[in-house]
Amino acid sequence: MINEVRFLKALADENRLRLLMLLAQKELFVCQLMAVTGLSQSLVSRSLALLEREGLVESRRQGKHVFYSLKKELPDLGRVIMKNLSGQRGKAAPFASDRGNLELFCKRFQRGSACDMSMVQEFIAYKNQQQ
Amino acid sequence: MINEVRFLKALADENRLRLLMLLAQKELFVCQLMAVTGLSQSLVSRSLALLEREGLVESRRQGKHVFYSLKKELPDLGRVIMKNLSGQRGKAAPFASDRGNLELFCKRFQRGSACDMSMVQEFIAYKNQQQ
DNA sequence: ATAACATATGTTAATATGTGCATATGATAA
DNA sequence: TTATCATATGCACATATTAACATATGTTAT
Repeated sequence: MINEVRFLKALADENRLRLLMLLAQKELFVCQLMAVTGLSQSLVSRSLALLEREGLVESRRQGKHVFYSLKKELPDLGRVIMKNLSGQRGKAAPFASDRGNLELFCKRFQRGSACDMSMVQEFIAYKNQQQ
Repeated sequence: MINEVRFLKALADENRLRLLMLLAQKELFVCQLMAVTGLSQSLVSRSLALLEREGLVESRRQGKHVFYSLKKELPDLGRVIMKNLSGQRGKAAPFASDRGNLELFCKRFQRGSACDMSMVQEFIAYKNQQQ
């Protein structure tokens, strides 16, 4: 399969796009992505691994945690697509609410770099209870 | 599924990309696309139908034939992707040889708008024989 | 060393996608 | 009307993708 197709396939999934759009905001832990999106641990981990293989994100360990971020040197194709999605499109569902939840999460747990599973659980429960 | 994902999925396929890149050159009949790409009739037809549903191509009948072309008012996302692919990328496999075959086909059968299945068969046989 | 925690991955099941074959449809020609 | 041609589509099947559950791995704390 040609590279461009593999690359486009990586982007052609709602969950992976949500993760990418969040990472376009800032570097994030896996557990933060779980809390904000409500996706399962294995799904988030696998999705990030796939995006990393395709050169869309990069990762670095920090103790027990792993930080993921949008790759600095995105392939041209990725750059133009992300730019396009970040425009008007980024202000609508599901990206807008993800971004809102990210802000909320950061406010609620300000102790900087920490992130544990109890926080994830608590935040997801809190969100469910809201609506 | 959100629109952008459906749209990206439509593009995330080698055969559909090949058809799109050919249509970026000029308006073409289904049978011309068959001859140039070597893809089956049903595959070409189905692929074009899918691309049309996603707003990437448009069609018009002309007698027994159907002309397909890149949609004039491509969604922004489609425009930036096609532009990107048409650059350096368009000069490599499999797009380059498709374009070469398109030129060859047009030279070989200059009688303008005609295109019948015997021409398709003849051209495919001719290509196979070449290498 | 052991335990606890965050992340990754093997396995599996459900669903979606790609594609051929046969057939239907729509158009022209005889 | 009937035959013929170009294209579209129903059906079927192989393959690919998504995503959960259980388990492994790598890291820190005790």
